[in-house]
Amino acid sequence: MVPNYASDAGPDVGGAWQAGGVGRADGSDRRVSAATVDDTTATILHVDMDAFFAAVELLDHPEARGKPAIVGHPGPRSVVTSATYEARRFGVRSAMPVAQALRLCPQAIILPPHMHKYQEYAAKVMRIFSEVTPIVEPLSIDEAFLDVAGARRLLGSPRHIAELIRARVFEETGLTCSVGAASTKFMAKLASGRAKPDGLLVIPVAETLDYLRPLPVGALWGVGASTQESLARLGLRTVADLADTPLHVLQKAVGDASGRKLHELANGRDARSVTPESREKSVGHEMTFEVDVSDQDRLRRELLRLSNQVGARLRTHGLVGRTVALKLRFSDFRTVSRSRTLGEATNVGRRIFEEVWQVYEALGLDRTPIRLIGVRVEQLTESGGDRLALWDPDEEWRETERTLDAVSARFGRGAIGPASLVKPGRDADAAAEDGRSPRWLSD
DNA sequence: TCTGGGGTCCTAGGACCC
DNA sequence: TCTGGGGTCCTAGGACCC
Repeated sequence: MVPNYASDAGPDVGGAWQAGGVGRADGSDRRVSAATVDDTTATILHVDMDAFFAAVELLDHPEARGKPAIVGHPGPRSVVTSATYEARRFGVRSAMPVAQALRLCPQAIILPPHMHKYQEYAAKVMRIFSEVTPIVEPLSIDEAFLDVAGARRLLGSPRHIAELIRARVFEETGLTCSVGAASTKFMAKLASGRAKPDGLLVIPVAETLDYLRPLPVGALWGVGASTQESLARLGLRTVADLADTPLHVLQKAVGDASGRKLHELANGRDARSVTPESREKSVGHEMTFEVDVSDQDRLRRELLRLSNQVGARLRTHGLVGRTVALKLRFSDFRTVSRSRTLGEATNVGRRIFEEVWQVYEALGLDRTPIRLIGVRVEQLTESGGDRLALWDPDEEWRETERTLDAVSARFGRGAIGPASLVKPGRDADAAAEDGRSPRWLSD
């Protein structure tokens, strides 16, 4: 049996924001867990914003509220970044090509993304979390794990803390979130997913297996289409199937590490703790061309731009990296990567560019059309040097200009020039969002 | 239907060292 | 002499997540 603790109205909090009518479209049915559930062991919360990017956009586009809306870059190759629940009802999903989404839902409103706005809202909600407990582990821009075991004496039960968070997030941002509470990270995340949208679900430790076992294997963290297929070949379709399969059989099918993890999760075990600090392990940028590119100058310019972006980000984070990686995707979607480990770590765009360009040339691709190029720097350590207080996009572009001069000197004058910095077909707003100085756009 | 951009983690093979 | 094993680093590719 699968218990369902999601029930009707929350009795103790939220009257004010509920009356605001901004939650569900009709202002009703805010789902919260029943007060009778034993939540004393459910001290890990997973908080996940509902349709985050789309929800932020709707704050500025009230006319789109209650209608299917999609956030995605304009352009022929764009995919759905986020979709409102109204759009999801038509089958629209994240990562789906926008063209396909529009076939499913022709009346959908397309909204271009504004990353800086999402970052601002994300910072607001993360601040709320950190005022509840210092043990906050962000998982992505719009979700985090919270360990609230130590906050119980001050703030009450996990369920109560979760309601507190939901109320504050809504009051202070106008956005709704869903919260899962459980005794492990994985179960908390599972719970928040089941509570969506705008809900709260507590899964007490005693109910863990009842909850898990009937679910399809795809519900487990780390089981995607490919793993699902491998498991299906063994006749393993539910979490219960996995839980009852000997470890070594699973490991043979999906590898040592994945097998072990799956077996643990399927049996309701997840020893990972909520760990606040974690340093980024790599920094990269990549871009897909609107039309495949075979022009060497164009590719060189884009690699230089990406290298400088990566270098600038490393510097603002006070990091240097020792491995530089180039990524290419061809017209047939085949993807290759080449990396090179340097003798010394760097965060200089020029240096990164020199490596990736050498690596690119070594591939001897001649004029093979390229769909995507990317630059990534790995093996990061702290630079120890002065850390830039602020990232200055103008400075980044001055550096690009300086480097272009140097490159022109080496590869021949006129091959590249400032005017060619501008990617055709982009408008001023989109370019400005990339941190690009608008003065380039008149060329 | 024709596939983004930001990442993390795992595997496997080869080099190299002891 | 013609054959071991462990550890670490590097590289390429792939699965997965949001």
